[in-house]
Amino acid sequence: MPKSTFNNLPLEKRERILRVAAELFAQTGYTKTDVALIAREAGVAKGSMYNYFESKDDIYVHVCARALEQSRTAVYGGIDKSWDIYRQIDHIFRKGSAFAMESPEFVLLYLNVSSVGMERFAEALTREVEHYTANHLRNLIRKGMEAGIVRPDINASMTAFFINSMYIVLLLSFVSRHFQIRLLEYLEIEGDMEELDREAILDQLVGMIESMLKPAAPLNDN
Amino acid sequence: MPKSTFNNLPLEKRERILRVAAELFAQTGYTKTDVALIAREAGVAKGSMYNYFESKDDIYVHVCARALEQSRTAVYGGIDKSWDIYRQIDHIFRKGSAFAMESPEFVLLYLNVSSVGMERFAEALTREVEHYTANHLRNLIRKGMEAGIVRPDINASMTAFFINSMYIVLLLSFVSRHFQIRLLEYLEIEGDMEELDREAILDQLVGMIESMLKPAAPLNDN
Amino acid sequence: MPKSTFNNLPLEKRERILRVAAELFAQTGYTKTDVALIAREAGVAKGSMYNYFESKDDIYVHVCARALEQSRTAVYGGIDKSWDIYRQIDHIFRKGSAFAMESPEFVLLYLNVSSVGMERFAEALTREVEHYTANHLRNLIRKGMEAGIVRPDINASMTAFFINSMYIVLLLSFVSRHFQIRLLEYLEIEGDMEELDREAILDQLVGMIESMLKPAAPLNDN
Amino acid sequence: MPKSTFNNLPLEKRERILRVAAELFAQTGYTKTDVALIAREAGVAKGSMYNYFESKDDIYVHVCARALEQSRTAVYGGIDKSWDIYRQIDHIFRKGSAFAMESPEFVLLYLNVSSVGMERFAEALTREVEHYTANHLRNLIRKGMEAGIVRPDINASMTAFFINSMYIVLLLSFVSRHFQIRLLEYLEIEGDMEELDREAILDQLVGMIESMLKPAAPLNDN
DNA sequence: CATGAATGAGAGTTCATTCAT
DNA sequence: GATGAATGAACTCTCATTCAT
Repeated sequence: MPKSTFNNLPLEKRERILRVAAELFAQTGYTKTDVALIAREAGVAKGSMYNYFESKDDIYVHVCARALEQSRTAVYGGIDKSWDIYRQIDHIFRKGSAFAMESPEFVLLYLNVSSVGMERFAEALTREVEHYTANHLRNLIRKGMEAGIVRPDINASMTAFFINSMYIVLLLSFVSRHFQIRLLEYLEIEGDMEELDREAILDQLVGMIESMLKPAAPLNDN
Repeated sequence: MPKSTFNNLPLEKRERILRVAAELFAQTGYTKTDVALIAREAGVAKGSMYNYFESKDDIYVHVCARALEQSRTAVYGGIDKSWDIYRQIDHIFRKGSAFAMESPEFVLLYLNVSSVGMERFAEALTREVEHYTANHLRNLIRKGMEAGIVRPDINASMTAFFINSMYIVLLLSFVSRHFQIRLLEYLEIEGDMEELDREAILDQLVGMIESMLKPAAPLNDN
Repeated sequence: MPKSTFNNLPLEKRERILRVAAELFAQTGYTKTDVALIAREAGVAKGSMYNYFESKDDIYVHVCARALEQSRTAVYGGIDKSWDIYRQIDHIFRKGSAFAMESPEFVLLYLNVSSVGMERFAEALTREVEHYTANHLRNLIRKGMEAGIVRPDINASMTAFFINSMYIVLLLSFVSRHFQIRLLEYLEIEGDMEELDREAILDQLVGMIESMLKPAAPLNDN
Repeated sequence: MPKSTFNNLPLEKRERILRVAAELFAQTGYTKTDVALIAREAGVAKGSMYNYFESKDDIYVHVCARALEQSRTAVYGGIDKSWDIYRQIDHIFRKGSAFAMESPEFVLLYLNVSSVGMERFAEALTREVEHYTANHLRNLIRKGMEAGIVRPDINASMTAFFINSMYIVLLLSFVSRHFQIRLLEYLEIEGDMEELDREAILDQLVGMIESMLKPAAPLNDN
């Protein structure tokens, strides 16, 4: 959606603009982010932003589309298709968490896209992002069922929804102040995030999901 | 946090102002909501809003605190403490869903409070809301363990976090456009929300949570 | 079309704003006139202008509607209905010229309304202004015909159009630079407007119109 | 006034640029016309426009000078100098009307040049255009007087001014929305321009001018 | 205490013009 | 000479907050 002018820019400049925009949108939200500030921090003139994009909306859509795409690649890119569902889910949660810690702005952009007042972007942005992960998880579950390593009596769609919902809330809990406080409250931690044992949380969450998926141990194997 | 003048107002007027403000904040988000519009729609003078509250922030905090409080009462108020964890969870999810359908603005306010740019409200609002539900769920789980109806090998805090996370995502899926689209994508529904069978979703989600909590069937019952 | 706020303003302030706006629109045209400048010169805040009017368009429409109305009153207000057509036309041309010299901005606003790019104002402004004068002149001519002091073989509508067209061009020739230069060119005057004998021009123009209207002298009066 | 580079351009390109510029200036007015759009629609680079012309003003002056020149040629070019004043005036009004219908943008440019805010162009543009027609009409009238076919008691300059004023208003009434509405109002037409009988209007106007010019019928010819 | 007019710091967007390639 | 990206001043309109009545 950016103008062709933008795509002709040197890669470095393009990246700089998108990075600055992503950071500002992630930190201050869409409405409070000033196009002039994006321009200034990216070292270009305000007017140039409008050579590159149609409007502030256009900047936002592009920044978010790219951020969501990159988030997916960062997490799903390292998956080996031959891995079974448990190894893949473990990878997704751990890689996702690591990505959230390194690049919190990408997760915050997801949060921002889903906020009140951002509905006009939902059609353009949400469907594509969610489509991929929904399919991926659903298929993993179905294949697991066929392979006999996932309980056959669960609903694949709902279970995929369940797993991804936990994934989202987990990542938000690492980067959004509200979800951080909420997590601390649930874990009865008096201090702040630095006292959090992310690995332990991951172990437990992934464990819970596994125990939800795994068939009951055969009763008659003794 | 509102000024004393606000509390001296007739109840009806107070309610009207808060209701209008809640609706507008929920529909348009904090930044795009105009104090003048709240005043106009509530039938009071713009200046009066500043007799009642310190600032727009102050209005927002009060509106949200009350909305979150009311949401909790609506859902948790009807619980009989003698019910076991399964009945209580069933009640919470079903009552919560019904409440979200009736008063979507309250759920949207929760979404709004947790958004990017609202961090300054998190300390004041988040902790209190989450504290109650975190405690409630954690205790339910612990009591269930003691009563032998909940698996003893799970972590009560994390499981409470898990359950409430699903609860939040479920409610958001009914009221926020982004989460609606996401749900439709996960359930492979081509149309829109009207084709959704909320009851079926609830049955399955609650079922999945139950199966996560319930101890494995005794091995020696044959 | 201004907001009620504007009408509640003290008369003096209202007049000041409209006068300043009229002057600026008349001097610089719609597009180049800056709302902030109108505000500053009228001694009010920029934001206040938007308390008084919906938009710059709204300011313009109101300013012009009022200016056109006042122009009409200034010229047609002094007419005694018992006067015959010749006396009325003489009065209109002379009074109009005097008004144009005193308040050139009003005539310039008429020119501005009729300019390229102002079409969206034409429906709202043009019809009403022209309706009055068209009717007035047409009726004058018809009554003159009945009274036998106007040639019966002319078309009243076209003649009214003819007379008013001359009136407009005459007034513009006194206030618009382009029409001034044009007039000087037609009158073969080397210098500038100060060498113009407005009275002589009026005498001749009115004379020409009279001779166009008057029935031919009776052939048999010898 | 354009730079020499412009004159070195292939004729076709030169014409294309001027035509596009004329159309845009005529449609949107000077201020709202975007140099970039002229360039794009003419198929040249924005920067090239500044190789050809000094400034936007320079483009405008050249476009208008040419348009006014062409208008004159279109109308006056077909005149046979041996025709008497009545035939020439008839030709001018009819040819001018036809030209206005075919190429309304030229008439609109005249309107635009005479608008508020365009004063800085008046010296450069107005004098030359008006000089020609003023001379032409004045001479026609004087020759007509000498030939005894025009009343000797009228002022040639003022009469020329009179005739040309009617000509201008007539043409504007065919192409400018404001003057269209005005004409409809004068002719008491409820609908829009398509219901206008241009030929009838021309017949009447030309007739009125003729009757203004023609000497009274000799009293003693019986 | 209620009112609503006044304020002015922005914020998004446009566009004439320059200039490096 | 041709190109089109870069620039930043200018302009319209918004809105939280103040304050006189």
